[in-house]
Amino acid sequence: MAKIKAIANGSKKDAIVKKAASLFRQKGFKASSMRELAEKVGVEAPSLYNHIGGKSELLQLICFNVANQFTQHLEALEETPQQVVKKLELLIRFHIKMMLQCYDELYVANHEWKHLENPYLPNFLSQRKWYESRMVELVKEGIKKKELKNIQPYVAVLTILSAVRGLEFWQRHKKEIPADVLENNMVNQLLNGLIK
Amino acid sequence: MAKIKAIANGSKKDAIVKKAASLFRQKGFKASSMRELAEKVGVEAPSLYNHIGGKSELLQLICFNVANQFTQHLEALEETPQQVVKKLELLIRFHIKMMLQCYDELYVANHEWKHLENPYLPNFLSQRKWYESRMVELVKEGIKKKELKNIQPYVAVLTILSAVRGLEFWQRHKKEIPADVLENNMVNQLLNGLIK
DNA sequence: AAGAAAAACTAATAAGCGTTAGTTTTGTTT
DNA sequence: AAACAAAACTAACGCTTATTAGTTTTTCTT
Repeated sequence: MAKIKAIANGSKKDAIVKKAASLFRQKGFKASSMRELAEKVGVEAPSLYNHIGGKSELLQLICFNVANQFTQHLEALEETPQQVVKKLELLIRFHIKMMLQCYDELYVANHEWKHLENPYLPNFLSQRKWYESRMVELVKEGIKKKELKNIQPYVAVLTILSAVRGLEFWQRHKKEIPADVLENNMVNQLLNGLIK
Repeated sequence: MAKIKAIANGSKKDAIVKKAASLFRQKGFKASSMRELAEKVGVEAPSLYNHIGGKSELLQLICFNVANQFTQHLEALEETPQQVVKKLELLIRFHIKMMLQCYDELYVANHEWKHLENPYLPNFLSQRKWYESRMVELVKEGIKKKELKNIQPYVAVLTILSAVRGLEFWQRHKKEIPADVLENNMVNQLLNGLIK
């Protein structure tokens, strides 16, 4: 019947993964069926297996692609010779940018990683843990250098990560609140606070 | 075989709902089977249907019990004659308290509401929307009264709600960071900011 | 144009799902 | 003790699932 269209700058496999991310976000991984995915792709379900290994591989590709992008960004950021506060600002802005560019993938990585199989699940979790712990070190450095208040570093990291993660909700209000306004408000609130 | 033990101050049905919340949190709603739930309860799967209507009813009970508690708390809070900043502080502390008292239920309500059926899904969403909009009004009031900076109210609400929602992650670190330390740090960061 | 490889199809399988029917056991009331 | 209700059980149904096997069509290469 129909044929799978390769995505711009990508293989047919990439096109399937992209559709999978969209489907998994809408319905959740377990509630998404390969038949449903096939329909979105415009093909019968078994035809997908000419391009991909299986359902679980799709989830792996989505989750680790996201995780690797964040890991890379943080590694690069650590190398730069900037103030801690500036680094935190850039980090927040990167999260917002990612949320704009690959909302589906980010959402799936954040919500559906539970359904990764071994050894991917523990690998994913340890990558997240690494990211967290690097941020904690960053905040500790900021406290040491008197850039930041003397707060619990882990609580600060938790708050920042949770807040940027919650940007999912903002997708609905994209039109009312432009990205740059959001960025500036969020950076200000998290770093400068809310009280006058 | 075994019998279902009623929970303290609750029916057998309540006991099943509690176990369901724990299971749904660990595995997700769709990935949880009634046979698995039955095993946790200590009974064969069909026996559950002597006490509950079905799988979807369990999700409804969990989600709306949580939603109603938050709704009630906010309604009561609005009546009190306090400063806006104080109200926001109490709101954050309430979220932390809830996270301690009913982690499973809160997690399920936050992550699995997608799988609610009609008309429960739209009802749940509108209840959440109401909560959000009341908070926005609260922040607007705070800005008007010069208690808060002149930020986008919705962004502030988004940030607060996301941050408290992210308390899920903190469950793992409960022992290292006591609840009251977390509360104070979080309130301070969200309201006063991070920068010295 | 011929042959090969890629990618679509149809049909089918085995497993797991929520749930129902019907029966037996348990516990309570008279 | 007899009768009744509550709650457990076994067996099974109908449906959906991811995936495989085998076949046909399409596309690319020579």
